[in-house]
Amino acid sequence: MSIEYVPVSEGELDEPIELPTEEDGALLLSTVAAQFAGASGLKYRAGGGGGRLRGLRLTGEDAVRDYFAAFGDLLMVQVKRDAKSGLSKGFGFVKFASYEAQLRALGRRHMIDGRWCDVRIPNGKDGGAAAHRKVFVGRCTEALSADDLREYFAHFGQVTDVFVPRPFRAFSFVTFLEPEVAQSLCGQDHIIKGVSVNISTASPKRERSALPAGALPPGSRGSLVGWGLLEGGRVFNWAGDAWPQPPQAPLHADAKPYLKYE
DNA sequence: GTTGAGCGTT
Repeated sequence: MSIEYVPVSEGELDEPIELPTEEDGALLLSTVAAQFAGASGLKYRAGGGGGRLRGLRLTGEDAVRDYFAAFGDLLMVQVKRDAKSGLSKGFGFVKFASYEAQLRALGRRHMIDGRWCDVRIPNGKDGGAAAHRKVFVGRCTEALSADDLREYFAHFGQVTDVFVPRPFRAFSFVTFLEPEVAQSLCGQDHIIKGVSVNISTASPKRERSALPAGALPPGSRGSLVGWGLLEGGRVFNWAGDAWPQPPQAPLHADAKPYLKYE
């Protein structure tokens, strides 16, 4: 497919402007908005002439913004696209104004524009601190599904991700929102659906063997991280640079540390 | 069969 031009006008009687499509034939809303400031969609007459007005489905930023607005105010929405084709890379970033809104959206599946999306906290530039929020669950059996693990570990704190290798391997990863939750579970044995599993710190695949005992994995400082995977192997990321932090209790001399779990 | 897989500039 090649670049084509689509006549677009503000009103039906106005003089149309021809707007270029992308290589794949898509007409980006950003292209429309460049000519029609504030445009949020398109409609056209079905059947060319006197048919009914049809709306075009929102895609990209607009679909994402539309969807997540239900969870709370949005500060930023980005859908990442290939620079040449303008095609969505299948992931993007969203930042909520409030930590509560972020909590509502995290760790569950979302159907956006006909696709299942996962929402997770992205890795930061520093490589992120996901390792602190993630535990390695050893001695898993095939009887333990990702849902089983999620349901079980949700008792200890908000679970933002569960990874179960396929084909089967006798371990899984569970990521929590709060690093303290993950840390508190490490070293414990738990029985899930009759299966005795062992929980320990999650270490990066490579560095593990080189690490001295008790050492922190490399790149595990800084902000909290995560990411999401769409069905069909596409990723959909979520949350922005400095994602909202949990509210901290004011620190007085006699104040207890702020902990949401336990 | 106890350490996956993979992300943002324009």
